[in-house]
Amino acid sequence: MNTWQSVRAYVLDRIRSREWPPGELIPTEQELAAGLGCARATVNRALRELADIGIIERRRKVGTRVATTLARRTVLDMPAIRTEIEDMGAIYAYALAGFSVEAPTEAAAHALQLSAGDETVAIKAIYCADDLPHCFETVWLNARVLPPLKREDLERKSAHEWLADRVTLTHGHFSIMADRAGAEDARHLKIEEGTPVLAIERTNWADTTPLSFARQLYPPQHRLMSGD
Amino acid sequence: MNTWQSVRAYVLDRIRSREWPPGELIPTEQELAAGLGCARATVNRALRELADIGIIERRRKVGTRVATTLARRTVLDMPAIRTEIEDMGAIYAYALAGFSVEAPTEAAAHALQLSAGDETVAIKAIYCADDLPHCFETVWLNARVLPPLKREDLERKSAHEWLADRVTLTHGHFSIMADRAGAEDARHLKIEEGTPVLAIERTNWADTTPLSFARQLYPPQHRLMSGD
DNA sequence: CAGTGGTCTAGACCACTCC
DNA sequence: GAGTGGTCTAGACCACTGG
Repeated sequence: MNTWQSVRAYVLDRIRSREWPPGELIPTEQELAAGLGCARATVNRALRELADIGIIERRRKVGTRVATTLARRTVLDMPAIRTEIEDMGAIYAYALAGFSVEAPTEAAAHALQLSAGDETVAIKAIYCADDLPHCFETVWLNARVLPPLKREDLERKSAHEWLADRVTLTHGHFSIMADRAGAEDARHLKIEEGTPVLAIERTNWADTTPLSFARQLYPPQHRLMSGD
Repeated sequence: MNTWQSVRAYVLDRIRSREWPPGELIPTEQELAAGLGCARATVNRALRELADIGIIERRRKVGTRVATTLARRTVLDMPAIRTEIEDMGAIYAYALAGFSVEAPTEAAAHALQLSAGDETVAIKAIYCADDLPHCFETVWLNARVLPPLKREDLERKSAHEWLADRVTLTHGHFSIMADRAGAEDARHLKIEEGTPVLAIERTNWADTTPLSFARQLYPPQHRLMSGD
């Protein structure tokens, strides 16, 4: 069989065995297709997949080279928190912990492209998995461009779910860092103040407008995993 | 023009405008191809890209549905540290901080599939960007399956570079977490003990054998970024 | 200018899965 | 069984880029 997967396996094999060492040009698509007895499109599909994850580098006119660096691109799954908890087989629980109209923090203002005088809705919430704190989140919504919402709207479902019911987000941006739990963070996560926490900040966009900025804090044992 | 990118843009547009709301079936590939006047393969390519990042969900016989969750898959770039520093426009510096043959830690033994009695080579190194500590790393090498190495081999280049010169790694696995800097970590990163640090653990494999396990610690201001 | 990858086409067959 | 996506083919033209 000459599936694109088998072509990919063939190429990976040559690379692993160092028959095609790092930095070296590998045969052209035409040569591979002829050698393997399949269509060039099939070879192209296989090589494109490998180029996507950084195993090889392709340039027109030059050819395809085995990547020299250890750099790799991996796919990182960023599930909705509800999904994340339910996929663990745990019971999902959500509780609203704060709701106020206020000036954004500096980071939130920057992410939402607002000036200091603008107003945002700041929403705090705690997510639990089997009654254990899983994530403490603060969401700032861009009040200018979103329909009005009341505290009651968020008693049962999260700000993200409320948002997803009303608009379709087109893209986002993440930033992952380590931080020290503040007093409020520690109280909600039931950990000691000053404990290291994993912080994920996400900005959600619809077209050219940033709609929400979320800062999610995870307790120390939390791990973000990915493989390739 | 009917490029696959234009088909993707067309579909994204319908989703953003909620003409095709979340959870809804969108037209079949055949219908889209006929409607847009292009080949089904072109539509397939466009829809596959969208499915890859979680915008739509596809199932045979059923059709293609607009994803309902906020879940997204994003591509995370995990560059080699040298590349990461040089891409910032900073001067890369590497210094070996420790070299010993010893029993692996529990995490390292697990990642390398070794038992407690096995030996590993443990290598500690500090990477600097413009003379500022950028990353403190400990690498455990699976001594059983790797060519012997001496301390001198690592005076000028990192364990990863040494490894890449000898074998071709096929895949890896990451785990990202927040941790508290220990005394040794703090000394090398020039921060206070107990400061939160971002920890990235990576296992590197060649085929079915884990070859190395690395634990990289980054100072608090470090951010891992990704967008979609 | 020529060589390489990037893409499109029209048609075909297969794989999965709901009915 | 029938409808949908998944893939392969053979051929074609285009886009980029090195010489």
